[in-house]
Amino acid sequence: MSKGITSRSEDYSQWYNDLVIKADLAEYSAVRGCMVIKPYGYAIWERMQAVLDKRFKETGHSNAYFPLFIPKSFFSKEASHVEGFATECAVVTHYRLKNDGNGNIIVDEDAKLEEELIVRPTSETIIWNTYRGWIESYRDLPILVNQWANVVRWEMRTRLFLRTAEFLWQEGHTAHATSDEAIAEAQQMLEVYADFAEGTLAVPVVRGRKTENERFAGAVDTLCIEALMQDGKALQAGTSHFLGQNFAKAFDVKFTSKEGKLDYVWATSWGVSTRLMGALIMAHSDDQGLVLPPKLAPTQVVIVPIYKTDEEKANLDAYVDQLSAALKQLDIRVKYDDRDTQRPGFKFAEWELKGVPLRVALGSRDMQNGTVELARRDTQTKETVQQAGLPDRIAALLEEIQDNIYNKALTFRDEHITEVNSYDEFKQVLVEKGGFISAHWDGTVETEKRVKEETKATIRCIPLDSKEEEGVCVFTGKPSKQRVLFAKAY
RNA sequence: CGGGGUGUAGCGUAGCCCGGUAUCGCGCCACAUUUGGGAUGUGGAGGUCGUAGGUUCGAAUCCUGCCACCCCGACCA
Repeated sequence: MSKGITSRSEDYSQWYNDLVIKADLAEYSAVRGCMVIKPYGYAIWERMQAVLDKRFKETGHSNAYFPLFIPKSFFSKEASHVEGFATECAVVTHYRLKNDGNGNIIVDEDAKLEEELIVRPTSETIIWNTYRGWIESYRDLPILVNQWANVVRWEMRTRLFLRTAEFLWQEGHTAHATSDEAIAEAQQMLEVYADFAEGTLAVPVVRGRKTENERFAGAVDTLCIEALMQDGKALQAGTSHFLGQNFAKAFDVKFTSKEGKLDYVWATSWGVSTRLMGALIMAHSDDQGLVLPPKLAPTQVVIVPIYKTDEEKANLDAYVDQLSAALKQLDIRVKYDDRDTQRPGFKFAEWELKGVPLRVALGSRDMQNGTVELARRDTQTKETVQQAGLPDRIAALLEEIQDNIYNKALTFRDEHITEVNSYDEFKQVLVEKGGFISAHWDGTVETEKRVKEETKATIRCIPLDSKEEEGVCVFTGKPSKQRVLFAKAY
């Protein structure tokens, strides 16, 4: 491993790539556009899964699993859905290979599938086809199911974690007896996501609603959380859709109500993906590497021993055993890095690169003085403290670090929401400052598309807390009742 | 699919114009000295120069085809 990573200010993309690879999170694989998530990166993803999964269970959901392959005909049943995904699907056409006689393995043309199978880009269709058989009465509702899975979207251009041909995610798919209940579910899950992003990932998000143009293919309403990255670009971090009766109608899923009336069921779907890894990285990291918020970090505290002789090491071991046990009592995830193949300085740099929130270093000098050295990843500061009362001190410090990381990101985000009132101002802010631009918009798809063509900025969302305000569209001058957030986005 | 570029050790590269079997750094292995911020020294291992063909006594180098990857567009919930 070579020293250091590219500076953020020099070349943001290069910095991001360097960081992902050198922090041992992921790398590109032999398959175009596909990513290998390495053990350290996967450990972080597992932490995300654990926290989210707990919340899903707490809100009444269960996990299930549906097939990877979806018959092609399922897709065409919901018109806007097929249109939204058709251009990026992997298709299975054959089920067998053969030897061509010259030692080459080729596709056996005799083994052509009668109906092609689509590798799922999302599972609404196969799930709603399944739900038809599960639902007859209002007594069968609601169905509150989530699945952890991989999906494939054949993107032209990929970036580690942010846009890969295959990615990991969770997708919730719920069925309800009433429209109101489904809408409440979509809102509830958006709040679960927002709370997770802010409380666990320490990434502040804007809760909002997508415009018609940016809406999920097949949805009536798409809610989203939008985060801001350190280069001033926005990142959609999660979506929650109210699907109305669109999929129920497409897959003929009806139920008999309490009143004995036959009606189509109401649906939602919601998902977050390994893209959150990208959000996490780009929201907090610096030129020394990853910065992980303590609530998420697989390892919250790393202990590095400094010693010359075996006796010294044994002495340190005895103390670290005690300290580790005390920290584990407080549910702190601690790692003792006593590898004898690397020197302390190397370990310091390595754990900083990997974003461990807090480092404890101790050697014989400390043992004599009854102290340890504490080094914070977020502020890059060090202090020597007494061993007495250390576990509680560390617990408090981890909370302080969590808050500090969040507040830093929040300050940055808030400083990068700029209100503009003219198109010239809009373009100037976009180029010179970046971030979210809060501006009036006339509400038409056409205006939105023209702004995108001219500036590459899109409407990220109509914030849910946006207040009514009379104004005029910065592009057309037509009347507008509220501001929306524009930004360049990943 | 358009426009540009690059393929040489695990990674990053020099050599290519002007043909003679490959340079340097990081990493890796061994030993020694080291260990409170990415150690140092000495020795060592590792290469069908993307691939197929052509020219030549001789090709990483010149010519042709192919392949792969990267960047800029188009595309992207």
